[in-house]
Amino acid sequence: VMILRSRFLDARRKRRNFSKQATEILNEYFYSHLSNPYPSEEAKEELAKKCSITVSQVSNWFGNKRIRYKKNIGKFQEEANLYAAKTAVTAAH
Amino acid sequence: EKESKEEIKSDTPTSNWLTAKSGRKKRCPYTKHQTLELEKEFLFNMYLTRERRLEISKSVNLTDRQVKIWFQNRRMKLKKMSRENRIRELTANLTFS
DNA sequence: CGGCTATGATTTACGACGCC
DNA sequence: AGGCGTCGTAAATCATAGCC
Repeated sequence: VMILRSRFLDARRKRRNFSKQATEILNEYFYSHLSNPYPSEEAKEELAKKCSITVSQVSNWFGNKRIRYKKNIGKFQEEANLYAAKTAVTAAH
Repeated sequence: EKESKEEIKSDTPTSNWLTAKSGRKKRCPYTKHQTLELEKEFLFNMYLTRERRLEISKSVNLTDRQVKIWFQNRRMKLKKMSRENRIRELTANLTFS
């Protein structure tokens, strides 16, 4: 137990990339709100829960995403189309 | 039918939120010495009087506006740290007992 | 195994708004 | 009015995870 505990606590200090599905959820929100990608506090909490990350991490992710997206829209075009298509399918009932 | 509240207009691909804030001073990382002095003062007191702020700003060669803002940011950082520490304690106990 | 770059986090600097 | 408070953010920068 102590070993598990220390492993869990150590994991806090080493940055890990977010899981594939967490990134998926964040990107879905970002590209489906592209005209105003600023989630409310409540939306952030919901995203955090779905992604199993903290609200601060959700804020960091959106901050980084907004800046990096607008710095080079072209680079994200493919990704944008992909998520646009995905949410279109989802929206179809 | 469906809901058409949050529309993704094809007219403005991406408009206003990328409006760059112009005229802003470029971020300039502080030296180790500056940061150290500011941290020492913060340890002594989280809020500065105007006089103290003037002294500090002179000693670390920053404007008093920069010192004011540094303390504001530092307080926000502390707040964020305590918020996250509390959550960690609770989470750790529940998970492993 | 490096080197690089993508990615998450942290650091300056403000604008918007609040309260004396 | 005026100054300093918080809150949320932009943008630059830092640190390093992870991929070739």
